[in-house]
Amino acid sequence: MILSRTSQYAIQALIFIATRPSGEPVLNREIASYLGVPSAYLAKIMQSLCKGNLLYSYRGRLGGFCLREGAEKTDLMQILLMTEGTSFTKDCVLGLKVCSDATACPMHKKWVPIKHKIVALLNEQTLEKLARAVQGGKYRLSDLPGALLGTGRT
Amino acid sequence: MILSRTSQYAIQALIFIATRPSGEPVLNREIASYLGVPSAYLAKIMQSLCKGNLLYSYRGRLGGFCLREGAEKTDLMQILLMTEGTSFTKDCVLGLKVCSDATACPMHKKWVPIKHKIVALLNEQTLEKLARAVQGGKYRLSDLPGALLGTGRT
DNA sequence: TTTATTTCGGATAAAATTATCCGAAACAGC
DNA sequence: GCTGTTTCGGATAATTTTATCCGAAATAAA
Repeated sequence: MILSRTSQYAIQALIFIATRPSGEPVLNREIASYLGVPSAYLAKIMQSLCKGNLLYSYRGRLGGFCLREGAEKTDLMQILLMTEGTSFTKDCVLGLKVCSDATACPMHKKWVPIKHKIVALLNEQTLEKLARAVQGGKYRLSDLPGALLGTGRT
Repeated sequence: MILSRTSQYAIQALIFIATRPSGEPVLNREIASYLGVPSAYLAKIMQSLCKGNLLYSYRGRLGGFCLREGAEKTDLMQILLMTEGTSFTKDCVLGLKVCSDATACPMHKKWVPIKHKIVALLNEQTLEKLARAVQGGKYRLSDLPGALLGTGRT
């Protein structure tokens, strides 16, 4: 519902990186194994996040990915803009090619306020905020406790 | 965003049928051309709506599709249950396999109320209601005025 | 310089979604 | 019974999304 797998992976990965000490590159492999997502696919997504100027990437030993300076302030809406484009907010719920206040589908009027609520929420959720929620221990990024493998802990 | 094409087509078609005199079968071909959607694909969707007991179908001359008795009271949530299954309401926004009040992703708490609003909206929008909104002339189902071709009007 | 590691970039493959095709069955009217 | 029309059901194809593979470039350390 709502978000493509690509978007979900991107958001998860970014939050994960934001929970780590800033400046220390995180390996794609580590992110993928922690989140339980396919690493080769995630690698592609990471590349596009680099091109979107959210991440720095470093090759070779001690390589990996870091948040760019200020990227902790990035909100989910900005991320989705990279992964889903603008259709996310623009498209009609019922799929009409044209649907605006002037020429509206029968759901339009009721849908718009909800859409605005969604966008507002996405706008206020920054990586920083989400990362802290995870660090606080009340919320989690990975499903199974088994996902802690790869972090060096048992 | 949100709805698959299949769901969108299903909803559009059902609303369209609901705007027509009940009891008079509507041709798949007519629905498809009015809505501007691929008719062979729509035909498949219509079949599944028949199996979901929302429609009657009649073959041969004077054939077509009719709403089943009482089907005007069907709401969008019920339709989505057929076209998308239960994942629509159950799945985690961020894609975690497990995400509940007990073990939640960092978006969970903020997302739940919005999800409830969406579900509530879908629950209260019946085919009857939506069809009347279209009949009232304030809202529309097809994009282009050109879609009026096939209705016998110019 | 060599080695091990990691991202990069392009090609390819698998899976899911969307879309098309066609023969058969059902049915109304003649 | 015959004809034309329409849905049914199964197979197939095209497209999009998701996922994998691999050689090359970059880089740190030995």
